[in-house]
Amino acid sequence: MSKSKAAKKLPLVPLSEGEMELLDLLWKLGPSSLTVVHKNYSRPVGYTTIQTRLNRMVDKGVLSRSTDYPALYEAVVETEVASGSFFEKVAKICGGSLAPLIAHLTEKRKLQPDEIALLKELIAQHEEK
Amino acid sequence: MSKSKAAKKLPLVPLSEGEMELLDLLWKLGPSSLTVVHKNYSRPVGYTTIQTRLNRMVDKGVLSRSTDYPALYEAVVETEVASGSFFEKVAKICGGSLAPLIAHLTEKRKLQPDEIALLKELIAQHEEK
DNA sequence: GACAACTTACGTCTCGTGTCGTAAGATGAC
DNA sequence: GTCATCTTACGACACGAGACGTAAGTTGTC
Repeated sequence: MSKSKAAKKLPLVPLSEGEMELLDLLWKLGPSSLTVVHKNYSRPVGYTTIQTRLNRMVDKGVLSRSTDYPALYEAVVETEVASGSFFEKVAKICGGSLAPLIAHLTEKRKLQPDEIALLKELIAQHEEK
Repeated sequence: MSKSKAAKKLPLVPLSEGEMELLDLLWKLGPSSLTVVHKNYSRPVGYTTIQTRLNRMVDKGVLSRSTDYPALYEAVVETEVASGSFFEKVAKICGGSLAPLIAHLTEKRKLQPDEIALLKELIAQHEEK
């Protein structure tokens, strides 16, 4: 009942790491054909592998596919939404404290200027309250 | 050849989310029997389910099992090591920027005083360089 | 119109993980 | 010593996800 058209609702499908990776790539590339996604994928895998994965994501509703001939795939979920469902898990696992996570991440990579700015802002906000 | 005793080396096995959860529980509980872990698990699942998962983790080398009768399971990897392998994935997925992740996590939960202190320290360190 | 090249549709395999059931072994109380 | 009970060993099943192969369909170019 009421299956309607399953508009642009986000069923909050849990995405696997691999799917997040593909989604991330689509965000960077913008609407792209299978060939483009395949060529830009981080690791050499078969063309049809990417095809299968992309199509399954379309079925899940996180990607859309145009009707053009070389069909264009595009992310239909916002960055925050998708990453949110993923980050939820991270948060859950981190449980008590974010410190280890943040320390680890910042240790591996140098912080970008904008990241530092963001962190400062966050700190400022929390200190106000 | 040279399988020796497989000392306390960490093969850096990739842990699933569920395994991280169990590992986290073991860190909190300390060496515990299957029954204890089962009772403290976040969700009601079969006794043998926990048994299987715990044993598979022992096989992977992230947990050890004592020879006591009600065998005691214990985490043999350090917090940073295990969370590190997990956080690696997070970092990879976040790819370009940590900003979304940090913003999301801090939005959901209030930062703890020690976390703020850590962040300040990190910022200070990065600004020195 | 014919053909090579690119696209798409489907089906299949294999693994890791989560979930249990059942049977056999160890203990402790009576 | 016997039995109920707690533990452990092992096997089974279902699923999602990753990875491909192959066959059929679409296009553009001689």
